[in-house]
Amino acid sequence: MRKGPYDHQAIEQKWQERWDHDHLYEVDLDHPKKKFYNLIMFPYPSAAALHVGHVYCYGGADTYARYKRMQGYDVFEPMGFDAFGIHAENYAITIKEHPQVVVPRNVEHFREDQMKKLGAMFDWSREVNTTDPDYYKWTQWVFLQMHRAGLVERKVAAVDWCPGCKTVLANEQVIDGECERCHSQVEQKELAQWFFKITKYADRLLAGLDKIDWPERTKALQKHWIGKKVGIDITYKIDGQPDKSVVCFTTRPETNFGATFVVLAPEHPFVDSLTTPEQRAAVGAYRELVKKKSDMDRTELSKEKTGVFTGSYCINDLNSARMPVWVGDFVLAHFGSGAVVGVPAHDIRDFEFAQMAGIPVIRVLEKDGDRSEITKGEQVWEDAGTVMNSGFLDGMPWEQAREAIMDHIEKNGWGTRTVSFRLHDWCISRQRYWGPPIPMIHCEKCGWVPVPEKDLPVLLPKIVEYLPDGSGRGPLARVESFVKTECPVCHGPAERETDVSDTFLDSAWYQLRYPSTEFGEKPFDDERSRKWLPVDMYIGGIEHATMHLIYFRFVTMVLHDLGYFDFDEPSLKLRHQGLIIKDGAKMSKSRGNVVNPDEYIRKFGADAFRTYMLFIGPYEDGGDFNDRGILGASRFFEKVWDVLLTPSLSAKLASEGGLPPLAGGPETKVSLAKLHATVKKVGDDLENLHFNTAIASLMELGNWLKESSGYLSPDQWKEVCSTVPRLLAPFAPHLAEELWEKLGFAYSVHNQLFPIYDESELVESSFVLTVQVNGKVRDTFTLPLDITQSDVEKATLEREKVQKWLEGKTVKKVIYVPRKLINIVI
RNA sequence: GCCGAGAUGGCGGAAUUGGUAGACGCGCGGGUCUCAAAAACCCGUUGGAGCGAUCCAGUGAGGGUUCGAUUCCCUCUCUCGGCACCA
Repeated sequence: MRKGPYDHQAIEQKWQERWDHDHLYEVDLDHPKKKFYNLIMFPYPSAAALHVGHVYCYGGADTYARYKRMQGYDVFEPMGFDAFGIHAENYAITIKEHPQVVVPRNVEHFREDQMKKLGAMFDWSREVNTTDPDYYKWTQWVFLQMHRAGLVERKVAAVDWCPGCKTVLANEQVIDGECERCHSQVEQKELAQWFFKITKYADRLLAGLDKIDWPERTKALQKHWIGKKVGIDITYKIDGQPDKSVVCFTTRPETNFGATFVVLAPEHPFVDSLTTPEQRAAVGAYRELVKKKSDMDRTELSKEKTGVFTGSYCINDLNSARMPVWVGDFVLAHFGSGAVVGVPAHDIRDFEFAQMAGIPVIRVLEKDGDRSEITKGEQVWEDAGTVMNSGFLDGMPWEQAREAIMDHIEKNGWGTRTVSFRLHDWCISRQRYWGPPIPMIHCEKCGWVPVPEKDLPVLLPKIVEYLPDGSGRGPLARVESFVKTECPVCHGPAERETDVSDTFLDSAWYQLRYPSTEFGEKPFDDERSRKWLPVDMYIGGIEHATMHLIYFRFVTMVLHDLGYFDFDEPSLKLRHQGLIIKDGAKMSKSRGNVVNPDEYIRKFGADAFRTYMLFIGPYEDGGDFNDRGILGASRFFEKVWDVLLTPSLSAKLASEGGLPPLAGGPETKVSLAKLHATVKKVGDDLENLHFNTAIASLMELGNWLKESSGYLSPDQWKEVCSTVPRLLAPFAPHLAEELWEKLGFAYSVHNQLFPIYDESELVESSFVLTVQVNGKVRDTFTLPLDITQSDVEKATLEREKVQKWLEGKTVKKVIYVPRKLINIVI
């Protein structure tokens, strides 16, 4: 057998073609014995090429999937393209081409020139592309299901408007007051939009977190994002106008005897009716000012409290206190009831507002016996205490008082216990071109009517002028042939909705489509979904924690509730790859430090590149990309190649008698404990995505093999030759396949089971004892395994190095950890 | 401000239930080969002292528990991520 040089280019091309030809990675979806659905977040073609972050994500996910396959699972690892959306469209605009041209070209490049070169187990026969009418037909169908479930609402609301992208954004797409895509300052705009009532699922989204194996920090992000607050809505009647009242949501009703004012959000619907004629001008001016504020640079906005008195007062039924009603922009219209009752003694914001407005401060909680007047912001503490100055609540600990007063308020009909969420409804309208048209039709007579399912898809027309014009309506509004249609109900003339849906809707259900791509007449086949869903492992970036990963769960829950399947969480297990940075900074086009993997893959091979990336650090932490390190992986593979394929050793494999031990070699047989320990370590690490330590132990095995291979018996050598390629297979699929073939085993290594280790082989015949004196290491020496404790102590005390330390001292105590350590305390 | 994660050689990072800190790799130093260089291979590589055996110090800082602490507890500093006037 000729070894030949390790020519990664030839090897990788050879096996990629072979695997493709043999459909090696296409599983039988109808007859899985042990299914494993390994889902990887699909890319969006918003740049000319994939970068190393993608390779990192896919490399790790694929290595894990390959391990699962070698455990006997039928692993389904599909891939696709999230090709609709603002990100892809903005890219097309930047390079001054049409998305209809750019997107297919990028997808082709991603798939053919980049992803297929990675040597991943992607099943390309089930590729999904969200811009394909056969796909977005069903995205529109999902919209109709939402409508059917009563979760679609059209409302005119102040929404986040990006002047750069000339469209509305979801709350999740606004980062620090900027558009997450183009970083323009987001403005407030009053527009009629389509919303999904995700807030109705807030409790479900929270509760579901307890039953899925997702990272705790991801769950914490979602919990915080959903922001459940339990409290009470208290109604305060307006003084002198018994028919009018204001509802304030509070989580701290036990402090309500200390309430001295009420503040409405500037957008609160009652502002006009509560403003007295004398205050009208001031309130009007203030509201104008607030409107402009959102257009101003956010960083210049001071957190100083501002506000204007409406002239009205309301009554606190608890103590008949007369409280001025103000308008202030620190109160948010979309949280709670859009109005706040101010207790300045026990809330820092209320305190600041009271100081600004000259409103009195009444202390109602004592802390550690302190009942003094509150005169400074630092004294406003919001944690536990005992109630004072509050009538029947006096002397109660705050927890008890909270329940008592809520009972009291409810009994008297002054309020109702309630729950508020930070989560907003999901605004899915986009005034853009590159997305699935929202399947709604407006008829003068019938109002808004959904497009009948049989008429799907509502095709996105191919138009040349696709740029948004900022009119508040999308580019489709300019296409008369698209807009003009017939009402599905009365068949009179009607107009189509011209907005397209948010990209996050495209990706909120894609996991359902992959196993059913060949079914043109339905979004997913019941039998296939039953066999393959939910997803067993989902891998992707944590940046989607409060966006895609919430919508993904929400849409699954709704379809479940409509009876389409019996699971209500899309993915049982989720893990995130860490962020790959370059020179300590996040990779970005603007920094110019984006690393394209193609060059490295050509030079070092996909095997070495994948392995290097996974070796950088813990997979879930990511790390700094440093191209010098690739050499390490490359040298490792060269070494393995040489050791396993050295002709003399191969000859040894063939000759039954084997070669005599090399000169100077030990008489006794070399133990394969290292091999078995590596099998155990690599398997355990792969299961936990600890790729870096798995690779380190493989490298150790390589070093050991290089030193010891000359001492192995033919049987041991056979075991090594059949084990090592299988250990390498998840990390370096091409190299492993080539070694497997060259060593004379039958195709394919990727149909083999992962090696099994023998517990008894792990045990060496001797162990190294660490000797400590007063906890400091002073000596180490080797002892036989079956030695008794008293013999260990005796042997230890005889050691010269130990005696030196014990000289003239009394041994107080001896601690022995079997087969590990002995500590002599003097 | 609140929530979450973290801090270990020149660098990336290892270290089962507390039990030899620095595995593995990069880089660096020395050597072999070469007319020479690169590559490859071999040896060394936490800091300090010593020719050396060896000794001392050492896992962000300070304290504590323990025979023994990177690991557990308390206090503090800094870094990163998320949220941010959310009542």
